[in-house]
Amino acid sequence: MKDLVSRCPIEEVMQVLGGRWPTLLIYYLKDGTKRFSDLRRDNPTVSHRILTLELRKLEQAGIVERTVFDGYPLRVEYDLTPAGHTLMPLVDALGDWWEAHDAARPAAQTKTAAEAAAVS
Amino acid sequence: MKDLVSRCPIEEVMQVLGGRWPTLLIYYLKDGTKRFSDLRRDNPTVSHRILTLELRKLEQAGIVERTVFDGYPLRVEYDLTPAGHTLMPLVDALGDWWEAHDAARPAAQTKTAAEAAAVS
DNA sequence: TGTAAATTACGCACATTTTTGTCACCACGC
DNA sequence: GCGTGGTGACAAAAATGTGCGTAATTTACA
Repeated sequence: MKDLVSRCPIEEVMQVLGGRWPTLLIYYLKDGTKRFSDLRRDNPTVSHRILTLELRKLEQAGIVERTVFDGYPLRVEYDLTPAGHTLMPLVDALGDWWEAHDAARPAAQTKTAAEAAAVS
Repeated sequence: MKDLVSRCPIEEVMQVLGGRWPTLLIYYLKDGTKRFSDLRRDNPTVSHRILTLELRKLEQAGIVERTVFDGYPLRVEYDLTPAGHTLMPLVDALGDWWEAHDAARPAAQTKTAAEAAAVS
């Protein structure tokens, strides 16, 4: 997903939210301020490099806010921005949609011409 | 995004909708039935292999329906399933959110401790 | 009192894994 | 030979992970 192929805003959101981590990080941040190491502990399967990269991406997108405190043991806090908070219900809705249709998910088999004809 | 890391439904939707093509394909299919070659023409930047792969993924997810017509010039049609149609507004909402916040997107700079303090 | 070690939040170089693309090929009928 | 809707082998590109180094300060331990 190096660059965009359309000017569609949806493609742009997906560029930020697509992938495994962004939505998960947003989820953890929903509960309130988290430090870098908190997020690492919440999700040990993400490498620190990717975590920083993803957080920067979300920061650039205006979804999370990064605050640096100088001082002895370096300290950086992450929070959802107001925009990030308005995004939450939309993402939740997607999750709910999935759950609803996952429960009702049937064979999902390709129809043959015969079956298609039988319907009409 | 080989496998899941949580049981979160959001991660699962993202596994299907994440990436560049799924949402675009859904967009084209929104207008009605499309054949494989229609979709190729709509979007020449996707390779045919990826197109088939993505379509299969969407089919498996119950978002698109594939119908094969036997006969002389091979013919396969793709449509959104009812579930796929209910998904559209959710995806649109994300796009709208992006546009709204893209317009209002400010510096998005990391705050320093001093700035953070100045706020309170 | 001295010193080694840990913590925190990274950045960098490199290695590996995953995804995506290329190209050739298939059968079918015209 | 063309177009249709694929599949499979392989290659390129992109994403992700690994391990080391950094700074300042605190703690552990003899």
